[in-house]
Amino acid sequence: MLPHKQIELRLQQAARAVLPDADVTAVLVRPCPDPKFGDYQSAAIMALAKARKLNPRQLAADVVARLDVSPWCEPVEIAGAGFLNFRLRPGVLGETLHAALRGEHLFFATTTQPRTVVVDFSSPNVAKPMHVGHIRSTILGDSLARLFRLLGHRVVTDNHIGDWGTQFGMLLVGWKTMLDRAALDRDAIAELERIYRAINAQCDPAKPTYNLATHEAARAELVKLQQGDPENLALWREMIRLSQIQFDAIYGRLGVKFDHALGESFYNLRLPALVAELMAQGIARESDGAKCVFSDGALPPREDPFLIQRDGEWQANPQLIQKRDGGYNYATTDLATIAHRLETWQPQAIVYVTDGRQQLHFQQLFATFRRWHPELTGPVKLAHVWFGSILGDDGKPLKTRSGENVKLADLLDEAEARAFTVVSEKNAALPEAERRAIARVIGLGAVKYADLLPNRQSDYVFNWDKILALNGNTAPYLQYAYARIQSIFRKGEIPKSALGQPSGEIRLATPEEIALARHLLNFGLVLDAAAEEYRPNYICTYLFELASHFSRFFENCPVLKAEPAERASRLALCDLTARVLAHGLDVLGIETVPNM
RNA sequence: GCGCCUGUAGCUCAGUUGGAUAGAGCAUCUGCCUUCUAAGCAGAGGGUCGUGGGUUCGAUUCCCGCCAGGCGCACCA
Repeated sequence: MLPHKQIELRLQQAARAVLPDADVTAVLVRPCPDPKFGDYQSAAIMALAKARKLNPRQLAADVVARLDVSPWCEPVEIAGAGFLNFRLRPGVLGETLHAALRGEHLFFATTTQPRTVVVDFSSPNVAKPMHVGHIRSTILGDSLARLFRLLGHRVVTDNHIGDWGTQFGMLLVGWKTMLDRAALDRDAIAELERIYRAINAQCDPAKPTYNLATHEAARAELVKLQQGDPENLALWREMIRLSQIQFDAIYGRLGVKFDHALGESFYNLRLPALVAELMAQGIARESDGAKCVFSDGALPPREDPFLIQRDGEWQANPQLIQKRDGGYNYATTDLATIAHRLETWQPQAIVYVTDGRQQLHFQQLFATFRRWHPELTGPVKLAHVWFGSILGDDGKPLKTRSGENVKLADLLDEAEARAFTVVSEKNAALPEAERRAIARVIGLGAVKYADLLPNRQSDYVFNWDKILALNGNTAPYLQYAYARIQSIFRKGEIPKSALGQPSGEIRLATPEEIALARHLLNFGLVLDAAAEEYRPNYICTYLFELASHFSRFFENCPVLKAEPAERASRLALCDLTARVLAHGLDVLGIETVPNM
């Protein structure tokens, strides 16, 4: 067990000994913000004292009196208003690194309570190009899935593709009246997008291009499709097939894999019974011809997602599950989707990665489902992991259905092209094929990292230079640190087999070595925090700091020219840093290269 | 109108149970490649954490008011 976990465990035991009824799960040990205070600290005693109106320093003294962490730490210091400062004994750091080198851990522990987690992300629409609006869900969702897997959970990824709905009425009209076959053969998605836009413009009563006849035709084609008309079904399947080719290409480039891709249409057959059940149970009722879920009054109005305040009064804010015309909408499909996932995979959590504008929808969705199936949802955590809007340089949101969006494929092309320019400048001697291969990893890494680095709830300002930057706090900086380590191993002709079998103890002498080693130990803390809050940006920050520590070490501590014992220790530090960098980047879906 | 979110350095943003001197990247300026990859390192300047109160030993963090901006509020998803 890692030193900070040992300390935390002992501290919790000591706190419980002093305050038997205290909830000690919040008694945590953190790395010190400043090394001068020590290696780890806890501010938890002050919080406990606060809650009980005790003197924090006295409580700290009482806890410390019951605390024995002598195998790992120097005597514990009580500082300030009641901080506990822990300083690792000489040798503990080196011993911990040694254990990692032997393969006992990589500074993190897999969970003792594995859970099944369904991760729902990406969810592109059929017949539309994937664009920047899909990047966050795809990259964030993939990263979370990788993170849960690394920590030992069973993960089921499911791509809830938009393959059903009113847009197909318009697409069918477009296909039948204005399809350009040659254009379809050249670029199917572009042609589908063209006909969709053209027809859509005629179906929006707010637009001057509105055409009542086209609008009615679209409605009629949709009804035919929903009723199983063979021709429309065949065309619909063809559109899905053409779209899937595009999805596969993008996901292939991004290295994103799904265990399942059960689109909206997969749930069609369940919907009538679902609505009937909700009606029969009194959860839903008819309103203005539509069927809706209303508040059951179980929650206070402020917390009730089915109520809204208008003009000082609480009014109904229902969730629609069947339209007046008999059609279903995404609330209905999403309810069926939860039911299917619970039946099929028995997960302990379902995580939805979508933008923040859907918060109300998910609040209603989860609330409705819990009313529908209270027996199923007790142990299941339904989580909406939302992220901010994508903004243009003008600060306004990029609209999905108007104006030109940056296509994801073009973005990835541009990223690789820019990276190729830089790789060629830095390393002109390499054969072009190798430079291309490196540029692919660097370019895609830069895009993913730029997307994962900000707090997900911040709005995302789309800016080519920022997303494709290769300097500063970017993936290339981390990949560069990794490549420099591999370069040391190459220059020193250190075989891989020699790295895993350390001889002698690990000695840490210089400030740069110690800082690097200390930081390595925090990997698991960061992984746990990122998983707990669904925030891979914690991992980005950690890895950037790790690479920074390594860069300082690299500048100040020669490895290959060091004396034998020192050289062995430094090689070990290099090896462990490389392993943590590679693992951390892999969680972010970012590859490494041995040379760049 | 109601709800959610945002406001931190010139710009873009971090900031882990409230905690110790508020951080990073970019940009600007100054140094460092005959030594393991300079996509780097060292250093400098740059802040009323939107604003006014409150709680606290202690508030960027929690609570309330206000200002500014974004998003959402039943037959799109």
